[in-house]
Amino acid sequence: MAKYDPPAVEAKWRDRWERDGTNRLDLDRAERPFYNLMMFPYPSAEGLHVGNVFAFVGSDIQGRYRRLLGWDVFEPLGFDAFGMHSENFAIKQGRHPAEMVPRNIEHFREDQLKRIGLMVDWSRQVDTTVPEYYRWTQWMFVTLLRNGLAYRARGQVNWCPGCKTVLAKEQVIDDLCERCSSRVEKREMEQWYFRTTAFQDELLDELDRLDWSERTKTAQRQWIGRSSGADVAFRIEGGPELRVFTTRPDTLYGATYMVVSPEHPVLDEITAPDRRADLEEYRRRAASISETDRQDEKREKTGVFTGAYAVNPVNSARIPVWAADYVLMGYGTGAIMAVPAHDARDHEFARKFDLPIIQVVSAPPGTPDVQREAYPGEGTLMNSGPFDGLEAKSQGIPRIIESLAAEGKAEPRTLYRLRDWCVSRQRYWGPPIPVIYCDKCGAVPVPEKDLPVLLPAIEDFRPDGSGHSPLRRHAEFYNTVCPQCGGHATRETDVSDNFLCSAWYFYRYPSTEFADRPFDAGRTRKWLPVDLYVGGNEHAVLHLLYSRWLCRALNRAGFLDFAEPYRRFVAHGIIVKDGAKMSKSRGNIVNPDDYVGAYGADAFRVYLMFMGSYLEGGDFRDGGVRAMKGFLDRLWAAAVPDPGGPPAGDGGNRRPDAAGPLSDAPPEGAETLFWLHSTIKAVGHDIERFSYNTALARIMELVNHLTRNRIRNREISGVLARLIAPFAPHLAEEIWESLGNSGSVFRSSWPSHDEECIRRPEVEYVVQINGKLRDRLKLAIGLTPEEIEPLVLSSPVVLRWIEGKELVKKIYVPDKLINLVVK
RNA sequence: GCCGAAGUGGCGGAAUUGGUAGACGCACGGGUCUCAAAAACCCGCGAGAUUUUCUCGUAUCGGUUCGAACCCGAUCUUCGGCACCA
Repeated sequence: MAKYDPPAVEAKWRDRWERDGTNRLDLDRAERPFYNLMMFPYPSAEGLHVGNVFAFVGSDIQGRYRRLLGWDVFEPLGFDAFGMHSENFAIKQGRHPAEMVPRNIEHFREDQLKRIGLMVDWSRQVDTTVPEYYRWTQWMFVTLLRNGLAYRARGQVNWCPGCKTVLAKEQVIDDLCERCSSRVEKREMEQWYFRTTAFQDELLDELDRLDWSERTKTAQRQWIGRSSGADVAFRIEGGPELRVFTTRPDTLYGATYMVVSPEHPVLDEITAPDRRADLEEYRRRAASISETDRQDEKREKTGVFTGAYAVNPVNSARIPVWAADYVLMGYGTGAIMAVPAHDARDHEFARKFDLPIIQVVSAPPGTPDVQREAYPGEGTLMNSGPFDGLEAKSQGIPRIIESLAAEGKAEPRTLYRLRDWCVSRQRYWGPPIPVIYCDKCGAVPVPEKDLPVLLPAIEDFRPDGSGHSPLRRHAEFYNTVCPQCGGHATRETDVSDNFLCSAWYFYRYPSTEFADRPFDAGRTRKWLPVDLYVGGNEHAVLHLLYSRWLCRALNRAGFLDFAEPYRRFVAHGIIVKDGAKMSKSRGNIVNPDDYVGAYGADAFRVYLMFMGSYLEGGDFRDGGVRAMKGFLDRLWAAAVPDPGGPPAGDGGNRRPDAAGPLSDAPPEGAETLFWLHSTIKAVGHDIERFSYNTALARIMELVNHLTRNRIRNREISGVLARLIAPFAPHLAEEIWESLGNSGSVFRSSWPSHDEECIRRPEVEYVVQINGKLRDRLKLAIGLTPEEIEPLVLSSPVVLRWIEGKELVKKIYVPDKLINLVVK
């Protein structure tokens, strides 16, 4: 055996795993299935990002650990290769995505992913761009359409001028395109939508029961954005009824004016002739203000009086109707009742235009007067006629709705922020939407037997901003015949959003060999839902929401017998470099290949997991990887039978007794047994709670103990190999083999620990006087307070502190601490 | 503005339930070895002081407790989500 040589060891085991099919799994024979899923990457031309490696390794550790615990772990990986990320890059490089993507995938898999030692079963790779896959993506579309969950509609859409396509609301971040950061424009267009709102309540309510990272659930809750309240009808004098949505029907008596959005059509009807000119001027100005500026809440409130008056249904008060752009046409009814006493926005508006402010909810003493500041909090109703004295929110809301509902003037209503998913993309690099338009038959889904609708190989694939996909320019694709009547028809030329490809990919992995169905029923029953899903939180309202929705849709349509795709989701953190976000412009991108090449994949893996919290993210520092190589060197030296000579260039200065033979006797010595068994226990526990940095710290402590005491023992080496195996799989295999074991260490089992060895006969008690540490005493465990007291009181240090003072209280924490309170 | 998470040495970060603050590692300092350097190994490493020991110390201020990084209240800062959403 030679010294630890990562390139040789890692190459050896890469080949061995491949040759022996170590990572392959017979899905049908597996007895304890565990589906360990990681979010699949898009194969960028830049290569694997260190953030990908961080994410994958953390997931792989779970898979490998579970395998050592005896589970049949299925750990697949694939490539999310359709979509604008790939296409935009191809455009920039002046290349064709169809030519680029397969090469990128090859490079990702062969040169990068296989190098980092993931326990991936590559025989089940999924590539979303091959017809064998997107055939079923199109099948999803058709199935949704047949089940009334997809529809085509004209409406306001988000248009990215950079990517020259529409986007879903989820893909617009602060008015910018999430892909290219162009400012997104509003356009009126006809597009395909998926009815995500059909399951909004279930998607929201089920979150409470999901074993997911809390921050992910919070993000999804806020995105769905349910708010309950009521619609209330106000009669306009000499005009129609105007309905408003409010979450605070309890404050109806405080409604002193109404506001309608400038776009609201009712304005044409109700505006007084002498106010018309002002209104039109205001509407023109409002229309010219960009969406962003309009939603900037720091902007001063503006508005015009319409000359109309409405009647407050609770007290028949006559209140003016204003038009103002702080009310949005797209939410609720586009009109509100304004309660300046209890809503900050209404308050600001009322102050500016000198409208009355009437308090209807009592505020606690010390709250500023409502004439000065709105009070949105709890309280009892006042100035509210028969409802005075009711607790506003809990009693006032239901009672006031009830009383108005009797006259048909109010009804409970719940609003959502969630919008249906706009899935059309006027782009090339995606699965064509499988629909045919016929003058006679309308929009006809492509029959299943005709799927896939192949994405034609065209050279001019660049988007042109015409509002149509580049496919539209190709008559041989565009023109077709109607599958129903056989008459002339045209194809839908838009492709579907890449998030549809990724909304179902995890059903495909266990069923890759079935060409005639998207997923096999038996396989799916056995392997799904996914047991553990690890990924980035940036997909909280994108992929994770879409895939939950699609799961529900497939469940509703009878294709799945479960409605939630992931049993458990864990969001990993983001890694930064030297405290700053990694970016090309900063020039601080970490290229994994450099570190894997210099120190080995195992050292790189171990460093990524050690540098910080996996769940919170960490800070990448250059020196760290080298330090972890040093740790692996020490572990190697402590564990293998013949750790080999000193490193090259060493002048023979190695301590001669550092590497004696391994002892074959059982491990001995209370101290060593304690370290051994407490480490086994702690490492397992830490892996389970994703606390990889502390798990590694524990292994380091054990190695330090062994090295310091020159302990070299075969059984302990076997434990070390298995403890480090999830983190540094190649090294673990090599150690395991060196100990004379045949076969992979991952065919062995996680070491068990003996509680007896962890319980020490003596324990160091902390002696505190008035809560301050004054002394430590080594005492036998399990002593009673009565037995301890004389021992403590005989300590000279303790005596000095309590001398001449009165002992008023004694606190005992068994086997841990004594606190004497003196006066 | 609302919701969520966080703030600990020179640095990355530990601290299961309120019970020894700073595990583990980096950097740094000293030493062994060497002609020398690197590597390896050993020792030290929160601050201060009147240095066998004591005082202070987990963003700031206050509280609860025998005892607080941890619980409570207020404030500041950072990050993430939502945001004129009625």
